[in-house]
Amino acid sequence: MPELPEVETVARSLRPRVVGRVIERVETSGLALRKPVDTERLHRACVGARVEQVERVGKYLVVRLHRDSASEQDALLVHLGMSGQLLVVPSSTPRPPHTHVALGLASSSDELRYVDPRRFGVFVALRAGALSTCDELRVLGVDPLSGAFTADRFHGVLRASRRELKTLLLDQQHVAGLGNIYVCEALFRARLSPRRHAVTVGAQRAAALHAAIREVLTEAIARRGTSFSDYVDADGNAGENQLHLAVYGREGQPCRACQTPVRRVVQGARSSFYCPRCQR
DNA sequence: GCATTACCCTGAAAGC
DNA sequence: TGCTTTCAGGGTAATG
Repeated sequence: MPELPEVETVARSLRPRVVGRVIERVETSGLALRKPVDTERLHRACVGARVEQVERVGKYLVVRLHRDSASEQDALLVHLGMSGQLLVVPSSTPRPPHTHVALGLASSSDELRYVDPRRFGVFVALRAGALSTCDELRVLGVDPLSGAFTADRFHGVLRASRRELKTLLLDQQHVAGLGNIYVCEALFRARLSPRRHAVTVGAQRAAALHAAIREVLTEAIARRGTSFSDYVDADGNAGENQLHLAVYGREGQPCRACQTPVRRVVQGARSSFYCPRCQR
């Protein structure tokens, strides 16, 4: 389940493989993802365009395209959903099932593939100038690894909400990029219960949570993400952060700090894992 | 504003 | 063993 560290790892592994390359061919499965894949629009945006940059915005990837003859440039907006993969592989490699988009890269035999069994992802082309106002990106909150994500600002977000910490932090409109795994891990590190109401968190604990969020994300990126089932980077390599999780997916197992069994509760139809003794 | 629920989808795991 | 059911989850929309 790709969250910020996984998407960042995909972006980093993608750059050396695709930046500067020209797209010469587009093929699609015809199946809809979270949004319909507009084959004709993709074709117009991609064929003949050069990949200029790969960026991450929250859990989204933005692939900026460049065409010398164009007055307005295009971009690809990609969300990996639950099970999406972006892979650069030789075109001769058999395409796995659920390959929804394949972009053939010129001057090599490689292609960039978007594979997504559960089809919760997004793969659309749009004008680069429309990125900041498109439905997906305009609602996103601050990136937790950016300089704009300060402890003060974060405390302000918490103070302004009566929601439970877990559901608030999963809401991309406040902090963009956190998902189930890293919210659970950050809350454990800050010793805060996922059920704690945000407004009740004082400045000191807010600062601790702010630091914990940045730490768990930074460490996970260094470990190239958390691979439970589907996630791999653009080279097909799994991450290893799953070996270092403190609470996520560890229901019933002893807390690494106090040995109390890790508890699972459901909040907003998502599992929360926490230590009932360490986290208050 | 917020919580809850349903939906999209498939594969893995559990249950029988 | 093999079939059926349940569950997982990111984002969105509808409802209360």
